[in-house]
Amino acid sequence: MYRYPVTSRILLAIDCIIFGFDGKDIKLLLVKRNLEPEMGKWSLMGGFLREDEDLEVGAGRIIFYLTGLKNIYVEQLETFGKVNRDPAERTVSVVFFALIQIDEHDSEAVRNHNASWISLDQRPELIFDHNEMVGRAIEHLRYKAALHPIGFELLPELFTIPQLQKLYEAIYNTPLDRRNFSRKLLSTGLLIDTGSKNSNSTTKKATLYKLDTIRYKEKFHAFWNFMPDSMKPVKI
Amino acid sequence: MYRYPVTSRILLAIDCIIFGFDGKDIKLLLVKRNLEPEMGKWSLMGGFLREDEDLEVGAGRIIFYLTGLKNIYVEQLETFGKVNRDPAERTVSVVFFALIQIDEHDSEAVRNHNASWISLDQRPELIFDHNEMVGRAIEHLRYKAALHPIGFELLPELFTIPQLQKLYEAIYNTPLDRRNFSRKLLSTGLLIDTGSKNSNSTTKKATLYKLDTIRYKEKFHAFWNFMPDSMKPVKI
DNA sequence: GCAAAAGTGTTACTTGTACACCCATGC
DNA sequence: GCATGGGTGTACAAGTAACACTTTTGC
Repeated sequence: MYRYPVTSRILLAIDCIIFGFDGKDIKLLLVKRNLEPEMGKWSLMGGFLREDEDLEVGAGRIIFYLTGLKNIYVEQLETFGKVNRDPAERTVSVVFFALIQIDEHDSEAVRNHNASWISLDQRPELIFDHNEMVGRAIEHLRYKAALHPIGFELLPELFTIPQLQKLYEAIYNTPLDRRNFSRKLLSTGLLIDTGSKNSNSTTKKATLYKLDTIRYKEKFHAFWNFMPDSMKPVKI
Repeated sequence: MYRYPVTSRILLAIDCIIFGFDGKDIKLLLVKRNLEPEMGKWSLMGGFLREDEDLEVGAGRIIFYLTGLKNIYVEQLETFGKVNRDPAERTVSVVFFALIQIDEHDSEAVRNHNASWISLDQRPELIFDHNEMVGRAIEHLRYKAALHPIGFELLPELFTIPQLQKLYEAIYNTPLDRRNFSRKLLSTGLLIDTGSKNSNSTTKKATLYKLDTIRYKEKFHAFWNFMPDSMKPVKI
């Protein structure tokens, strides 16, 4: 078979930014790196692309390996390829962005990989250009969550409106008006009232909703505007 | 120096989607491929990433080579990496998205590369997954132009409001109301009235504006909403 | 003077924002 | 019975959408 007459072939990495939400803070799944260079330092979970796998398959493999989860929300974020981004050798990294329901992950797998869930505002310095990757991912989360109903991916199947509000408040780091939030949300027609109530509350129990998955697909691209003006992304 | 113990290193390509606007239609700069496989077929302009260059530098090099232009609007779009996307050998392609002022390109360079400006609705079948890349780029153009003032990148330095309107009508393939368009546009405060008039018109001459580049940078992320509801992106 | 395109203003409607009171629950 | 959080309605402001007439120009 024909092969291109080009000498330089490059190592292709995949790094995954995995967001979760614990009901209070947005968290990031970070690992202590187990290979040289920079062994022992904090980094994103990553790996090398295999010869026989598509990019998304590689990302799925890495996420499954770390969390035990399949069929979660994953999208490609951006590819980082500065010449010296990795001191060992030229490596180009395709970064993926994943949202998971934090209580469904396999905590043993996470522990075995030296990984931890860390709040965004407490995240340590990361290796290479991983800090930049995380910055872009947070920006993307804010941007996307303002326009599309992706917040649900971070919550359990049954959730309450106050839970969802806390999620958006965490994403934009700003308080939102309860009444307006609730009204706007219900007006999307994406929520189904399950009739039951949240039992683990010490005060008035909130109504549990689930996502109307059919309408969800139809309305995925209907633009929202939950993003407060002051929080609109600032950098390209 | 340490080198990762991984055997497979992969060929990294860069493909560029270059949009222009001729006052009537959105056009794409396409080339007749001059290497095997698929020599002679239409494709995006591309090349291979060099060992000593960053991704954006590579994209800039390729665009400059084809158009003679530097300092244009370029952003990374997405990376395509299906295992068999290139029949010659495994190649992962980072796709860039560029907007240029069509009358400023070096038409001799374009001719020398067997390239042509082709209207979106007349574009031929492209090789590999390039059709998919173009689809994503059109979607991205619509998405982005609805939220950020990127349309200016496709127009000459001095432009009229009717010109800009025709551009948006071409992007969304839908008519817009002149009065509302003009009012909304002027209310952004991004336009400076140059005082002069468009001379090459056979009827009433329109006012020439230029972009307020300082406010442009400040307001780049102020969200617009020029996108008509019916035109909101439909696929992920 | 007429055809073709540019410029401009008002009104109705829709959507967003601000804000306060009552209800359910556990202690 | 009280503190905590959940649920709801209304009035005002802002933004969007619809629509018609006048002006400039080249022929």
